[in-house]
Formats: sequence, C-alpha cells, structure tokens
Amino acid sequence: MLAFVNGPTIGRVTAETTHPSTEPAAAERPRKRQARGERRIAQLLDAAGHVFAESGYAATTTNAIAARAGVSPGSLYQYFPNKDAIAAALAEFYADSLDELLAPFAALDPAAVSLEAALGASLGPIVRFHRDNPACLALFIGGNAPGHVMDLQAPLMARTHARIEALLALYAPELPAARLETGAAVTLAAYKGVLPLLVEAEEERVPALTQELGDLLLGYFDRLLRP
Amino acid sequence: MLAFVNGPTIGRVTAETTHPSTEPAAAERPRKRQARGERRIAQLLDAAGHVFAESGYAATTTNAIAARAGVSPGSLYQYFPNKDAIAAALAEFYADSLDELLAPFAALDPAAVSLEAALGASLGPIVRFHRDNPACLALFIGGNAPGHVMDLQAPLMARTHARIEALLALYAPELPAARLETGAAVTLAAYKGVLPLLVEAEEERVPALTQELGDLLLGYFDRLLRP
DNA sequence: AGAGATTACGAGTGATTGCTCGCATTCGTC
DNA sequence: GACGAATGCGAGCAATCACTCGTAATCTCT
Repeated sequence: MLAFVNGPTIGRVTAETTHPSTEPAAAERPRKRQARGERRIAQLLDAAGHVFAESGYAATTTNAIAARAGVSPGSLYQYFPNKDAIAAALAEFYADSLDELLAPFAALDPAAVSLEAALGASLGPIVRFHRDNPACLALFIGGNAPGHVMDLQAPLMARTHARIEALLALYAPELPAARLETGAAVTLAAYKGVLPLLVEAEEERVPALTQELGDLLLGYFDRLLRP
Repeated sequence: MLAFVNGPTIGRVTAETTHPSTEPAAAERPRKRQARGERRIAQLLDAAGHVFAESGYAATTTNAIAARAGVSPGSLYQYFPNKDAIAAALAEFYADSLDELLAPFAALDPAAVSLEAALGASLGPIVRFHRDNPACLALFIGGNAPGHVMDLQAPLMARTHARIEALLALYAPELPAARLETGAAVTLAAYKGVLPLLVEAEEERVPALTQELGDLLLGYFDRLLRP
C-alpha cells in the first residue's frame, strides 16, 4: 500500500520559489509546509486512493477520505482546495508513473528486440503498478472523472496512443497511416479493457493473465502486420 | 433513436393479473395503465438513455431526465419508484437484447462455420445495438451502477463468459479447462474494452473498426488454440 | 520563553437533489 | 354528460455533501 509516498513530489503543491516581487493578482502566499503537513498530504492521498478505488470518484465523499485518513474535514481542506484537487493530485502521480513505465517502448530496435520480448519485459511492472494503485483505473478508465483529472488523462491517452502508433510503425514500416492509427486505437482500447481483469484477479493468477494480455496484443499485431 | 420502444414490454411494471384475493402484505394495487402512460414510460426511458449516456448514472439527476422527457418530476415518479428503477428498466431491456444478439454463438458447428465467419456475421449487429443505445455501455461498463442494475449486469456477464467459454471449447476441444476459463475472461474483457471505441467513432469508421475488433479476437484465438 | 506561523478540529452552512404531496386535468366507460 | 381512475404538475421537504470558520493546539525560530 501507499505505493506513491516514496514517489516523486506527489501532491507537493509547493509554489516554486518565484521572485520575491508581489505577484499581480492570483498569487497565493507561498505557505511554508512543515514535515507534519507533508505527512498529512501523504495520508490523505493514500486514503483517497483507497476510497476512490472502492467507490469511484462521484460516490466518494470528502468526509469519507478525511475519516479514512484519521483527519477532520477541515484539515483536509487545508491541503486541498476542493475534491477535484485531490483526484487531480493522484492523477498527476499516476500519469507521471505510467509515462515512466511506458517509456521503454519509445526507442526499440526492431532488429535486436522482438515485440514479444519487449512486451514480456514491460507488461509485468505495468500490471504491478495498477494492482498497487487501483484508483488509477478508477479515475482514468472509470469515465466520469472531474474536469482537472480529464486534463491529465486525455493527454496521457494521447501520448500512449502515439507511442503505440510509433511502435507499430517501427515494426511494420510499410503499413498505411490510417491502419496504423486504427491499430493503435484498438490496441489501447483492448489494453484498457483487460487491465481491470488483472487488477481484480487473485495474486496467483496474475502471471498467467499477464501472459494472456501479451498474447492478446501480439495476436492482434500478427493480424495487423501480415495481411 | 428510441431503439427499444418497439421492444418487448420494456418498463412494463404491470403486475400480472393475480387472483382477486387480497395479497398478504407487499402487493400493490394492479394499476390499469392507459395508452398515454405507456407512451410516457417510453419517453422517460428514451430521455433517461440519453442523459445516462451523456453524464453517467451518478451525475444524472431525475429532474434532468424528467425535463428531457418534457415531463414534470412528479410525473416521472408516477411510473418509477426511484432513480434506480429507471436504470434497472433500461438495463433489463439491454440485457435481454444482448442475450438475443449473443445467442447465435450458442450452437455453432465447427465443421460448417469458421470462427471468422461467425464473428463477421454477429459483430455488426452487436456494434449497431451499442451505437443505438450508448447508455448500455454507460450503465454496464461504467462500473458504478446502482444495486439493481448490477443484479442484471453480473448475470449477463456470467452468461456471456459461459458462452465464450463454450465457443472456445467447441473449436478447441483439447484445451485444458483452466486455460479455457482464462481465455474467455480475457476475450470478454478485450471485447468490453473496444466497444466504447466503436460507440464513439464516426459512422464511416464503424465497418473498419468492427473488422479490427474481429481481428483482435481472432488473433487472440489463434494464439490461444495453437501453442 | 515568546512570537508568529502552521496545523488541527468539527459543528455549521449553503447548495444540490432524490423524492413527495395536494390539487388540477384528461381519459375511459356508462 | 357524468363519474371514477389515471395522468400531470411543480413547489417544496428532507437528506446529503462539499466546503467554511472561529478557535485551539503545536511547531519553528530566535
């Protein structure tokens, strides 16, 4: 649990140290945060992750998050301006983490590494991440996310789509652009569809299911690349 | 639009004509419904379908459904006891329709009909149905459905899973049971993942995307059946 | 130790929303 | 036309929930 508290600057709303000149209008006093405060933020985000994963965004109440974190509602609102911001802070961490986990696909040498090998190596950590942070799927896949979460989700999906498209182009240079685009969209959709299965499965079934996810994608690639 | 109003007895809450004896406790007076009432129910369910599809279950208000149907909130509650019941009435129709659309897979002759042909023939109508009734995905896939909807969704998924498993067993009799089960689960998950893509796509892309969905499933079957 | 800032609390507020109730209108039937 | 039943209305009730505020405890730094 709490996979992100060791992560990079999550929920750190620290205004970057700007010039000491008075900001024009929307500037807030750069609050100096104590260690206690940082801990509370981690507690709150951890609690939020659990509650979002259990109930989805809409059904979770801020009071439930505060209660789960062992904190009063007032304290919650000392660190987050509103409910959206809590989800957004989580989403930002999730998006960054996924970007990192998906990076290996960016530059692959088709001659040296087979798609099979690349998927086999990368899928495991991705699956593990989603199992450790089930709220990620709840926020990103579960559709009805609030405004600020969508601001992070849509670009992440676009980047992932582009990554898949580039991957396909790498391994099948002669595929027409339209089919490339469609193939990437279908691959991403199938991937998103199977992930919930992996997250809800019992631990012992995870390796086999991960293998199956790889087979699903590879089987589609086979049909895509060889007409 | 309004794909279901000609369907079978949708939202018909008519208590079957029981014995005229006074029912023990939970019996309601069997209201005689006028033609006007039936029309209102269809209007309300049509409106509900649109609003659910646009906003998801949690975010839709009963007042919004009533307004969209051109009806006052009070009238809505004359035909449905609560918000859940509206979603449940829709879900019942959806579940029945999908059962019907998936029935062709029940009994196939592997010698006479290839999986390719079976999918090619059946996927089109299924996709069309989902495009005509986008609320079906919103309620069934969108996770956070209320209690009574889940009562319909879970069995539907179980039936679909069983159907896929039977299909696989038919075309690969020697596949071990465990792998059969896993294969069906992955197939269903991938299918559910790609459907939203089909529903949101522009009309002209639908045939190509339907073909791709078929390729995805067939590609996976290839890998599943031939190690 | 003392000053000033941050943290913590939790009852309360305003807005939203599922739903009700009393009454007016329309329909089906004689 | 008349009567009972079904339909229709919409203001308003009660509950929920995101969020606030006054106040008190605790920390940091000199």
